[in-house]
Amino acid sequence: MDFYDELIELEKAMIHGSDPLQVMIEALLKEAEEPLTVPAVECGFHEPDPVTDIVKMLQGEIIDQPPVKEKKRGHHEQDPLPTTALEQLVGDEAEQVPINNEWCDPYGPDPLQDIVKVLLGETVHPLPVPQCESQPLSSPRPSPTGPAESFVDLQSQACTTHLCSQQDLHPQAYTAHLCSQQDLQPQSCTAHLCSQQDQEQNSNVHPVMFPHIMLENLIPVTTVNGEMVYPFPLETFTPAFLPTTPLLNIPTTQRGKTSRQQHDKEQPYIKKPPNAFMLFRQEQRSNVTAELNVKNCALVNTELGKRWRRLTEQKKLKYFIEADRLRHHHEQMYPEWSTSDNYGKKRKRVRRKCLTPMTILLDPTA
DNA sequence: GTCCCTTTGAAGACG
DNA sequence: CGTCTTCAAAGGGAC
Repeated sequence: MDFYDELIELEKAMIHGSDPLQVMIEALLKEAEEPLTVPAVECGFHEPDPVTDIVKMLQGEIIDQPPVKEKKRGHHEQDPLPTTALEQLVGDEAEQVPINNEWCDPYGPDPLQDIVKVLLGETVHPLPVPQCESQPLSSPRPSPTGPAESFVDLQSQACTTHLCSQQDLHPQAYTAHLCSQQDLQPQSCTAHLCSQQDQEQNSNVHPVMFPHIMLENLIPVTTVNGEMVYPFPLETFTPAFLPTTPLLNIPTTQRGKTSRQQHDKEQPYIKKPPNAFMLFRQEQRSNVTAELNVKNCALVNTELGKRWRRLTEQKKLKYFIEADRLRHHHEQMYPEWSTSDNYGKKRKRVRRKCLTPMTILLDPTA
């Protein structure tokens, strides 16, 4: 099931009153039966989760910047790191945008919204406490006061596989909630619970939210209460947003036999991660194609560009966040890669100006 | 078979 | 530092 199929299924579910979360879970389980395109051990999950950093920024915390990556040919390194567009955007939104149901997602509930609500102390889906059949944590921590109080007691339910569905809560939000109580990174926290669950329930069933994870293939990052804590791949957070084509690929223009390819044969072609607009385009292209009833990509992209510019900064935010996450993921997977590595691997071409009567009038030689 | 078109954003190159 | 160039996607059309 590809990205667009998932969207269609989710929309159908919402139209027919089904639980979208359950649909997502079923899709993930189905996806788990298919072979992985990216091995879990290569997913760069030892780094802090960028979503967590974004939430911290929303709260006004100072984020520890990762070490500056030494670029191969770059000469613009500065210390400290310059503020990125995303950071500026998030910073602005944090001051101006109230947290409400429509926040930053024009197409439906956003998991990040739940995370922000949790950390800002708002109540998220205050559903009845699920009845947990399993054992409490071996060394339970006292429940902190503040934001997490709107949630059910962690100790009574931390080891079940169905917490998220029972609470009608997105996995991200639930993970953030647990992490706020356990002082862990989301990846570590959730995988920790997975390992606990395996031990306590003596079950081989991994949580429905992480069908890709095989703990025996992971490297523990730390220990909590004497137990190994495992990371898990970033990609399991929002699989629907992953590129539809693998990052490691041969582009269309590289598929013929050329001398350049012979030279590049030893160096696998690593594609650039998509930017925010590319994610938006990927999501909306089929809609626009259907609406305009054209398949001409140039026309479709022109329309997508117009729609992108009409989007509010709030609605663009989720695309910037996802692009930032994918870029971060890409950096972990290919730390030595630079955008300039791909320079010249597509045919160099002269960018032509759009010939309109005005441009011709201004520059007849164009 | 290969390249162009068309869009935005990120990042490197360059003066 | 500001500007320019390249590349991410994608599929019809031109050559």
